[in-house]
Amino acid sequence: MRYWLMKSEPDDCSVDDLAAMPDRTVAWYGVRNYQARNFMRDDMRKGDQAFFYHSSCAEPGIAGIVTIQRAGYPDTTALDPKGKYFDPKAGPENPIWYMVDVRLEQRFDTPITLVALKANPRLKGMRLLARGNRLSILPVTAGEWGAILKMVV
DNA sequence: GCCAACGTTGGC
DNA sequence: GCCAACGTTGGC
Repeated sequence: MRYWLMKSEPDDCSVDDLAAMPDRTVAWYGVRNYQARNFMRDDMRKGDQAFFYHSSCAEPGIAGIVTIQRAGYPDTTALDPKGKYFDPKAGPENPIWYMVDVRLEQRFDTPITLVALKANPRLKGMRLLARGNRLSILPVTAGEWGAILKMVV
C-alpha cells in the first residue's frame, strides 16, 4: 500500500464538494502531465491512501484523506472535442491520459496548512515542499504520512 | 497580479 | 538533439 498527495483547486473541487458527491467518490480526470499520469497509470492501486490538498487558494493545505477506489483507467475527457481537457492526439485505441477514482475517507475539521507543514522539521525532505514543485500528484513516504497524521487535530 | 520554476513545443 | 519561446502552476 502506497501513500500519495493529490492537489485540487477548491474553486474546482473542494473537500466539501467531494463530501457532497454520491458515495463521496469522484473520478480524478483532467491530469495532463506525464509524470502525474504515470503515477496514476502505473503505481496507484486500489486501497492506496492520499492526502487531499487544496492548492491555488487563500490558505493552501491538506484538507482530508482519500482512498483510491479504482486504479488507473483511461480519462475519456481527453476524447471530448468540446471539453476543456480535450487532447487531439488521444483516441479510443490510444487514451494517452488516465484517471483514478478517489473516495473521501476523512475530512479534517481543521486543514493542515502549508505553513504548518513547512514548520514541521520531520517534513524537511517532503516533495511537496521542494522548491519549484508543480506536480499535482506526488508520492508521500510512510514517515511523512505518519508525521502529518500526528498534526491532525 | 506578480514572478519563479518547470514542462512542452517547434524551428533549426 | 539543442535551445529559445511559450504556457502553466502555484505561492505570495
